[in-house]
Amino acid sequence: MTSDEKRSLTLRDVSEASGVSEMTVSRVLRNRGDVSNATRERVLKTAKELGYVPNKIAGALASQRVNLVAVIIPSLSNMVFPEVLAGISQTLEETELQPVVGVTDYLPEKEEKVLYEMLSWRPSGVIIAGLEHTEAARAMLDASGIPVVEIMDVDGKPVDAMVGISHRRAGREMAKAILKAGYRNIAFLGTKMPLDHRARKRFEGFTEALAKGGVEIAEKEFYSGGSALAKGREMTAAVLDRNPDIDFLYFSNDMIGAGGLLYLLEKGIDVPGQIGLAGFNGVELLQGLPRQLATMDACRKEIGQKAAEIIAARVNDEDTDMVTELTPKISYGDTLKRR
Amino acid sequence: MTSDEKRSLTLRDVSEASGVSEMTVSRVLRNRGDVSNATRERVLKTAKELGYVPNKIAGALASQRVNLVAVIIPSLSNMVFPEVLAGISQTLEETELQPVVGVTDYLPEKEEKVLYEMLSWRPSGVIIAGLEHTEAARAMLDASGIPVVEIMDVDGKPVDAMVGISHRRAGREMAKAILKAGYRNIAFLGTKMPLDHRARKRFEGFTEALAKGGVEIAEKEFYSGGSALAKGREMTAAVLDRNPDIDFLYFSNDMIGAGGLLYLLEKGIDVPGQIGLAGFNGVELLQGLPRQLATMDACRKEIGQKAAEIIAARVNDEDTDMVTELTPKISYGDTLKRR
DNA sequence: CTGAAAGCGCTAACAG
DNA sequence: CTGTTAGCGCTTTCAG
Repeated sequence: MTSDEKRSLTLRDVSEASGVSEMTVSRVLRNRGDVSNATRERVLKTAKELGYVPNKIAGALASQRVNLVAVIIPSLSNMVFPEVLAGISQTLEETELQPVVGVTDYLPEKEEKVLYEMLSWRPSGVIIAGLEHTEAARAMLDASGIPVVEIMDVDGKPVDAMVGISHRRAGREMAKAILKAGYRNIAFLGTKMPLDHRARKRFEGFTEALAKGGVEIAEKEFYSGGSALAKGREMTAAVLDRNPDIDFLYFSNDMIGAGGLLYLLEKGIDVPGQIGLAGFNGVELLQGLPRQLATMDACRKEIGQKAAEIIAARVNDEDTDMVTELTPKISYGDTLKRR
Repeated sequence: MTSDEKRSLTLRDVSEASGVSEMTVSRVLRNRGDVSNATRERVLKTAKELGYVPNKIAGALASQRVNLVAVIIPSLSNMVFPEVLAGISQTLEETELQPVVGVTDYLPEKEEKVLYEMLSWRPSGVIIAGLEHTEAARAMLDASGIPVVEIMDVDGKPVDAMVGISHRRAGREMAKAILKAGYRNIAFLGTKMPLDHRARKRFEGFTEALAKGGVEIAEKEFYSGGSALAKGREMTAAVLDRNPDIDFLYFSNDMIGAGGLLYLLEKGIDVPGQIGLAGFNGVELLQGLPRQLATMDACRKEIGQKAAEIIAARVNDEDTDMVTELTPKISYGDTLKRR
C-alpha cells in the first residue's frame, strides 16, 4: 500500500522501476522502433507488475492523434441504432479506431451540444445520423477538418460524405407495391415526430407515389410516447373505427405495425385479404409473430459498416466515394398481397 | 480559406485575435474567476467568430481532471442496458460528468480490454455491469483509485460499491408465486449463456425455491442466437412436445416469454388456466401483447440513476452507501394465476 | 538500439 | 481584473 492512493502510475514510475529510460519504456509499450528483447521483456514485466495503464490523454496530446470516432445518433432505445452501431464497431475493430457514441434524443440543440463536446476531444472522424443539422453544427463539422460521414439518409446535401438509403424512395416503393396489390383505401400511421426527418421523407414519398396512382391517403394517425406495440393497437382501432373501409395500413415502423397486426388477428380480420399491413425497418426482433409483417429493410448494419470503412480510409488519406446509396429490399411477409 | 486545413484552432489563436492573454481567454471560456464584462464579451465574440472548440485533451492533462464516467455493459441490443444507460445519462446530466459507454458482448476478455482502454483515458469513475470480472480487471479497478460502482446484481462481493437486485432472490420469489398458484409441472426456458451470471443466479434461486417446495424442474430448454420471439415459440413447442404435462413455463427474459405466449394462444391453450407463463425484466416494449405476460421488474432505470448518483457524490468526496439493493416487484399480468 | 531535449494546448499558482 | 511561469505525461526528433 503506497502513501498516495490518488495519483496513478506514470511512464516515469515504470522507467525507474525497470532502470530503463522513459523513452524506451514508451517504445516498448507501443511496440514502436527497435528495442532489444532483453529490455523489452524487462519493461513489460515491470509494467505489468506495477499495473501501469498508459495515460492516453498525455499520449494524445503529445502525438496529436486520437484514435476515436465520434458516433452521433438520435436514440438507443430504438433497435435500429444499436444495429448501426454494431456495424460500425465491427468494422472499426479491424483498425485502431474506436467508436464513442453520443445520443441526441432527436433534438437539434442537443445534437449541437453533443457534437461540440465530442469535437473537443479531437476525434479522428465523425459519423452522424441524418442530414439535417443546425447551422452551427454544420459549421463545426465543416471546420473540424476531419472526415465526416452522415448516415441513414441520402435525400439531401452532405457536409462531407454520406451513406444511407433514400427514404423518399422507400416510401414510393412501398406505395407502388401496395397499389399493385390492389389496395385503394390506405391509411398511414406513424409517430408524431416532426424532427424525425426520415419518417417524414418516407411519408412524403409515399403520398407522392399514391397520388401518381390517383389515390389519396384515406386516414392518418400519429402517436407519441408509450409502448409502441400498444400504440399500434390503439391507433389501428381508432383508424378502423373512423373509417371501416380502410383496406391497408402503412406504419412508420415495425413495432407499431406488429401492434396493429395483433389487433387485426384478434378481431378475426382476414390479413392480408381484407386488410393489408406494412411497416418499416425489417427488425429481426419481430420474427416469431403469428404472421410475418411486410416491411422494408433499412440496411442498418451495412450503413454502419460502410460509414466506418469510409472513416478508416479517410484517416489513412485514401479517397472514398462521397455518396453511397444502399437500396432497401421490400419483404412481403404475410401481410401484403404479392400482386 | 486558410492555408492549413488540418491544424485546429488553439487558445493562442483566440488570444491573438482578441488581444487578450491566453490565460484570460481560458478564464472566459471556462467562466472561472473574475473577468471584466468588456473583455469577456470580446473574447466570446472572437472565439465564436473563429469557431474555436476547446481542446479537452490538453485541458484534461493540465487540470488532471476528466469529467468522463466509463460505463461498461454487456450489450446494447437487449433493451435492458439502454434503459440503465438512460437512467445514468439522466442523472449525470445534472452534473458536469458525461457517460462514455463500452460494450463487452458478455466476454470477460473483452471486458478486460474495454476497461483497460477506458481507464487509459483516466475517467472520473466507472460503472460496470455485474460482479464477475477477470482477476486482471478487478486489479485494474482496484488500482484505479477512482469510484467504481458495479451494477445490476448484488449477489457477490463488490470491488467498491454496488447497486442492483438479487437475481437469486428474484428467482426464488417467482418460484414461490408459481407454487402458490398451484402449478407443479414447471419448465425453465432460457439462453444458453454460461457467461450471463445474472440469468444463472435467477435459475439457481428458482430451482432452490422449487426444491424447498418439493418440486423439481420438469423440463429445461436453452437457446442461443436468432430472434428471441421466434426462439420462444420454438422452445415452447419443443418443451410441450417432450412433456405435455407441463403447466408452467418460466422464461429467462420477456422476449422469449412473449414468443411462448403467442404460440400457446395460437394453439388455443388456456392461459393461465392450463398453462401459466412468466418472464423477466418487465420490458415496456411488450405492453400491447394479447395478454400481459407475468414478469418481474429489474429496476433498470433506478439502478442507472442510483449508480450515477453514487459516482457523482464520490467525485465530490461525499460518502455513499456501499451496497444498494433494490427490490423488484412481481407483476402477475394475465399469465400467472393470482393464487 | 538507447537517451536527451523540446514541446503538444491547456490550466494551477502566483504575481502584479 | 490580468498576466507570467511552470508544468500535466507522453511522444517526436535528433543525437549518440
